[in-house]
Amino acid sequence: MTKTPPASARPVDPLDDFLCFSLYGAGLAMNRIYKPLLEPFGITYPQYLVLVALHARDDRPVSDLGERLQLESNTLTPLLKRLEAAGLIERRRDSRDERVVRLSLTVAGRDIAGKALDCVPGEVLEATGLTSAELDTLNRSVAKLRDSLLRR
Amino acid sequence: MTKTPPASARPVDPLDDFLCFSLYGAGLAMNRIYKPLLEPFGITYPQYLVLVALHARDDRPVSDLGERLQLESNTLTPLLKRLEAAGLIERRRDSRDERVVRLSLTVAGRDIAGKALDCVPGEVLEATGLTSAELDTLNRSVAKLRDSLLRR
DNA sequence: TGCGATTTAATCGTACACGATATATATTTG
DNA sequence: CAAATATATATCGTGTACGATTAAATCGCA
Repeated sequence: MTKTPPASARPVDPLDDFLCFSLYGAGLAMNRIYKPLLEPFGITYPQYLVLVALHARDDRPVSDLGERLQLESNTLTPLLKRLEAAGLIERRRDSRDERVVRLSLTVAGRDIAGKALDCVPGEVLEATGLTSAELDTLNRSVAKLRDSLLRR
Repeated sequence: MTKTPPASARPVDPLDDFLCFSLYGAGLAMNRIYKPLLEPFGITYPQYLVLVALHARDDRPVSDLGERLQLESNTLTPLLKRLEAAGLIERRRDSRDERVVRLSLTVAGRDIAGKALDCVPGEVLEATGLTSAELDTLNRSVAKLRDSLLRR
């Protein structure tokens, strides 16, 4: 008979073996990095994503943006209304198909998007402590995982 | 004068180069995988994390759990109250320090945690489309990133 | 042509996250 | 010992996420 090893007297916490848990924590941590960086622009992280997406391609339907961000109208509509109220985007019904709402950046929105893109990504890269190459590799792995999960 | 190349007439969407964006999307996708797996147990993903954490180490203060999950009382208190209302955990003031609320699993909570741990992680692994070794490697990278970000 | 099916947003209710603040208890210190 | 300070939760307001449903416009096809 041997003494119970104290370190394994209780089941080992499996959380550290869960990829979902590291992803969850990394997402929370990333959000905390972004918050003070975006605060000067008066936008949240999901709002930043919307501005970046519209900066790349303007005059898009809500459904297009939703496909890009993997979000639906129940999430996007209130978010987009806040961006509109802040004067950063415009929402207009498509005259050819009145079901569709087309989104475009205002001048102020384009300005914010440009300024944010000038400084924020660099500061985030710095916060990750990774080289650009390391970040790129990890990005590809995580994107591949995301796509696998979405395919289910 | 040359024609503007159509493919680069507009700025390339930088979202795909953002690690934050793949992490964000992977987090959303992971949550969507978990939702139907946890639905039979009547719990959400953060609630599942709490049960797993308590399954590994019971009778913990809220602050301990918060440190483990990187969440504070403003998030945890309502979540814990819901778990208590569902009969899965107990919340008791520590008699030696009345500021502290200690958390423990009920029998029902331990049962749910055990049953979920029996089947959910395997189904999630399957959904990732990764081998255990690949998942482990990615998990380490993401956890390292998370810790780097938290250290700021 | 007309009418049921489909598509697109919006709405509603619930559950996280989190900054700011409040409350109660414990500790420190003068 | 009492007042000041620190600590542990809780509360409140705002902003995502998302399932379920609704409303309006369009499409498809008899």
